[in-house]
Amino acid sequence: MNRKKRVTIYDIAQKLNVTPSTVSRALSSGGYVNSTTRQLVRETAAELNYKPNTVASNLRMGKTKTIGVVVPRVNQNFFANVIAGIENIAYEKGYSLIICQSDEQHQKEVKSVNTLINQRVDCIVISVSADSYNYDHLQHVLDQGVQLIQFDRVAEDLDTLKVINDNEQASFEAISHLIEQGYKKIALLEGPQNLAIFRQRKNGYLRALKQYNLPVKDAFIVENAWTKELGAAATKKLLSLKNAPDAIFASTSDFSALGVLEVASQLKIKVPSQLGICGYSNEAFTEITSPSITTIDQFSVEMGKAVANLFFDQAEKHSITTAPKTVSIKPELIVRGSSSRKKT
Amino acid sequence: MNRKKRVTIYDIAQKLNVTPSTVSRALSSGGYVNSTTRQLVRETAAELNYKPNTVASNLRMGKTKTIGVVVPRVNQNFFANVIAGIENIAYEKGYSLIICQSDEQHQKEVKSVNTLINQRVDCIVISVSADSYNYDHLQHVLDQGVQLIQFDRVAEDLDTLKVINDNEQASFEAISHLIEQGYKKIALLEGPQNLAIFRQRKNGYLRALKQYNLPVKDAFIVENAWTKELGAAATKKLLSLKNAPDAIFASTSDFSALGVLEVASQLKIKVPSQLGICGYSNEAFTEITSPSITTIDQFSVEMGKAVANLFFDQAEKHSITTAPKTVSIKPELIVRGSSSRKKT
DNA sequence: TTTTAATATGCAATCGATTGCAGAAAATTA
DNA sequence: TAATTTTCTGCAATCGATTGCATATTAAAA
Repeated sequence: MNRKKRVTIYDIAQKLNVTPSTVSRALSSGGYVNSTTRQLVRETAAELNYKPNTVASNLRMGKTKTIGVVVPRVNQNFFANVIAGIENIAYEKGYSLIICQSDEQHQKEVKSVNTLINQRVDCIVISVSADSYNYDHLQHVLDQGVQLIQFDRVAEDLDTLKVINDNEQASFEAISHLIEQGYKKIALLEGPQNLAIFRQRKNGYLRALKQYNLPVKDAFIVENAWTKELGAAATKKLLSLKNAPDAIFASTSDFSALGVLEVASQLKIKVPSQLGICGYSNEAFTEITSPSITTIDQFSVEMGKAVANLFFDQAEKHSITTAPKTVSIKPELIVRGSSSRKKT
Repeated sequence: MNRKKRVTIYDIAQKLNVTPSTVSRALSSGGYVNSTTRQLVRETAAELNYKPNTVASNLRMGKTKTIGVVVPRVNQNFFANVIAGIENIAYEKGYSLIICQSDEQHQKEVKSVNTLINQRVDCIVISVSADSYNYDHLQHVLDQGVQLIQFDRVAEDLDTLKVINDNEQASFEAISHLIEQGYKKIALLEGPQNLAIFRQRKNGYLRALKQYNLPVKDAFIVENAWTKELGAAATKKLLSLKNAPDAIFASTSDFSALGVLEVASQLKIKVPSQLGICGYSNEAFTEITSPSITTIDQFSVEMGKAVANLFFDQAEKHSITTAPKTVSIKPELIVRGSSSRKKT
């Protein structure tokens, strides 16, 4: 049942006693075709249930109207939202999306990128995996003349289009907020420092402390507390210090912040009065914990749209001097219960 | 900078003074090629940075090693998980994924499906949108001889491969659980009845009531309470009845259940003692509300894997009599605080 | 050594749509 | 009516990889 051969423009041409060229022209918009012929071709195409073979067209045209997207995980809220944003714009423009997951593995990322190059996608959009140790594969993309757009987790040295959050500033504002709420001993749960975003968040933290003349304590900076479990473990350690922190900024994720909150509630430490908490990402659940968690919204869907728009702008401009451009989206601090000690 | 032409097997052939045929055979695994030649070709390919043009290959081979996926929303947890599951298996098999969103719009779904057909994907995986009013577009897929697999939200009448949850049974077990916890007046928040999954969930509800000899009250069945807001509104109405329910099964989603919980806490109605609540989907947040919400896990990632495996099984079998097969995954009731009145 | 089989490579067609060029037909202008 | 322009259609090449058939070379068997 599966092996019937599909209808082609040759079939239509034969039936109408014209050439495939004419059929092609009749079906596409441009070119000279007699309106009667065009009408006839269209009707016959519909009648025969003709489906244009995009593969053939792609080969001939040298483009695929396809964007390849590589993310660490498609089922991570942030990335799912970005993809949704890209899809929205791409759909309007008649573009398709090929999605790859790196699963945070450099190896898989490299393979995925190569597959996308081979598929001749018009653009590759990527947020690099956590264990990236080099960016040769991205350089390959550029060498092949394929448009490359990085977002969120970007390789900074690479001259490509980028869409990023201003992590440094967001982080700075979060810490400033905590300080203004009267917290003085603020700990940082930081992510893998090979990723720029986490370095930036750390920098924002440091800048805020400096600005407010607070000391930086090494013991208050915990590496790689990414998950709820790691966040919880880090919190236990931090709170057992003789001079324990009075606030924790989980710069890695809201999950980590949740771990902090759970440990606090286990230890009967009151949030926000005894301990302030701030997460990162504005996951849905941050709104419904008790207390609700202060966090930072990254406008993920908008980021996706920005990525897509960036691509289409470039594509439509045909600009020869395509200056590597960076679009920065300003995240927003969402103040909630977990850090609100002072009445407003 | 963008317009350099890519390296082809002709370039390699020319450089080595052989024909493209030989190059092709050297690069692919099968066929007779002198091992020295093969070696030479491979080296030259690497040296020239040759990237095989999948588009050309696809055209020639009549297949694309691509699976098209259409879901209502990619950034909805359940669907994101299913996609992640599909991707895992597909990646291992060397297949790519084209992802489309219907945004719950029939029109967009139809267009997406057609695009996928035109792209000549080897298989289309779909979970239909909420406002689907006919399935002609899916029939088209079958007519074109493209493998079609439906999951979760399926058009039952269509003879295709399907991967579904046993919604009826899950729903039945949820209600049975509530009854066993001593709840006697159980309300149902139901989803759009044009989708089979919601009809099944309702059926499970009805069967359980019948089995336990409880009356079915029309006033206890609320249509289309899908979101948190709608769930909250429905709850207000239900709880204001003179003979109000003592439990609410939000068969639509955990978000709806969350709405129920919030209204209950506003009205100072104690959960679970005065009101039992059960949601659907096992969203991450259900674990961290207080009380935590009893819900039903759908094993979404596994569903995705099941979908992919189903496809590859069929593809590898080359079976002529491909009997339409349905894989049913048994969801699991996760009992939590919101419905636990009795000590265990 | 001759015959047969296995291995290597080339030739040319194929997948299906697109398009530059050319000639024919129709419409417009002189 | 002749000259020019515009519209329509066909021819054939092209995009890049694959493969059946044919031929040449080498290895193995008789």
